Amino acid sequence: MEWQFVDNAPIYSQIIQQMKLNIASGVLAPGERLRSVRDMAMEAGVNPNTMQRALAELERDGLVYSQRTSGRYVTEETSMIEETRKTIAKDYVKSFMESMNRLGYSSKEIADIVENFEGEAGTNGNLKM
Amino acid sequence: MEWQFVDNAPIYSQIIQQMKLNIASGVLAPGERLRSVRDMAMEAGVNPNTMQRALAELERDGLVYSQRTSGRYVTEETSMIEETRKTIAKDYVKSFMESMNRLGYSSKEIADIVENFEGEAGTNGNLKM
Amino acid sequence: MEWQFVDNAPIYSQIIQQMKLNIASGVLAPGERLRSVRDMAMEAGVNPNTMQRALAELERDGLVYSQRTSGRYVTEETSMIEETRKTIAKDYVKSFMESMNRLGYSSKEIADIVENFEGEAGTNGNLKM
Amino acid sequence: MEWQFVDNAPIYSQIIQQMKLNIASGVLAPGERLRSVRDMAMEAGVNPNTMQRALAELERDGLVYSQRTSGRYVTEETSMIEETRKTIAKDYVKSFMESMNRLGYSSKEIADIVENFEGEAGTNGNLKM
DNA sequence: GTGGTCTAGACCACC
DNA sequence: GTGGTCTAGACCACA
Repeated sequence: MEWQFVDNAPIYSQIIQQMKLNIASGVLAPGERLRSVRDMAMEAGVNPNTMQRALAELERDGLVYSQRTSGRYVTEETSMIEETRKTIAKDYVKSFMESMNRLGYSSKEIADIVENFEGEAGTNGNLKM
Repeated sequence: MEWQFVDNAPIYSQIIQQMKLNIASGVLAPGERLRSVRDMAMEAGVNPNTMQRALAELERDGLVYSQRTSGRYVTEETSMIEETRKTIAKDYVKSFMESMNRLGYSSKEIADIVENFEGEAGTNGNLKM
Repeated sequence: MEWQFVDNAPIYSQIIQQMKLNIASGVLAPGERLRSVRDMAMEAGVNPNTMQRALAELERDGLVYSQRTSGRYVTEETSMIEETRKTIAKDYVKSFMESMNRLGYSSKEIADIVENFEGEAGTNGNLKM
Repeated sequence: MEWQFVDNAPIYSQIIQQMKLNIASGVLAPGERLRSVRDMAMEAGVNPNTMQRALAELERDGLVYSQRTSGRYVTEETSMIEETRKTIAKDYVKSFMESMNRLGYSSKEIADIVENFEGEAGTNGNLKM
């Protein structure tokens, strides 16, 4: 797992965000065992307590669960994962629409642009706007 | 003008980005006179040289022009502004689509979601996804 | 017999309490032979002297009696057992009522709640209060 | 505020429990300002971080809220307080009923006893059981 | 001053 | 080894 922290936002909260994203997108599969707190902390270059705090919060949210002696696991309740996925997507959409609106694009125009978006193909140069 | 700088990225490039955005969105109107480099630098809390470098690059791009004696102005070539607006929008769209794809949403699904997006109205809580 | 010791309170008094409870609730039947002091001490993880002291006090109270050669037995006087049962229950009730009163429940309200208590059935979630 | 910790249970969780009780019973009034984390920690003889953790959890539960610079306050939403009160009471009732059942008292008998409970008056000696 | 975050390092229970 | 808790002490933003 790749870790990348910026400024301002608390590290533990960035960890939560990134793990949520990885779980929601399936990078971390349901039921998959996570590495130990200490390992992940070392990997991310943070204090084990910070990682522990983030994982505890994810556990409270139901996205991971821990088994006393064997480690932590991604939840197997796919409904919970699906909900997380939707929540993240909603945030993306909202933020995107606001940015586009600020640029003067109407919701109708945005819909057209998105509809005709052709992804990476053609170096994205032929996107009609 | 509000300034806000985040992480690692060079300050001057963040300044460029924000000014481009303000010009593209009309916060800075075509032909509008910019404040002096010194003033803007103070306002942004950066070194005047940094602000100077950013403005020079914007000038090279044609988004602002300077008149030796009276100061700097936002370009009046609306086609150039429009192009900037499209470029920024393209980046937004590309980044948005990639994020959504990463979350497992197909382009078709994204188009549906965007089409039915209703903005802030209704607390956005009932956005169907 | 399960042993469980908590905080500050002297171990021997906790032993007395638990044995009284077991006798009052019939876990230890009237006339039942108790295991040896040494065995019980080992089982409870306490010093034999501590267990001995507890048993001596129970004997003084009349809840157990010893026969020189064959060991200790739970009393067969059911009236004594019944009295112990009542005493423990009184303590429970008193402590319960005080806690509820402290929470602002009147004796009348408490009576209502207890009357309508339905135990574990229905996950106890719909207990009206 | 009086603090009292026993063994086994984590201190932060005991703090939470005691504060919940104090809020539910009105010892800490709605809207009342709490002492600073550092003060309460010193008062309770625990590390400020431990107290901080307990308060953060109470805040997540909505029983207290914090204002960045001025301190923490008991929630003013009495409905939330009332709910907490009911939850604690339910636990009391459940635990009480189980203990009494274990002693061989039927629910009917318990109801009778509670109904005729006369509180502290008369040294509680005349409680009919 | 307030709350909030982070680190470093310790100890515990469990198996 | 695992997760969980606790302490001690530091730093930050806010106003």
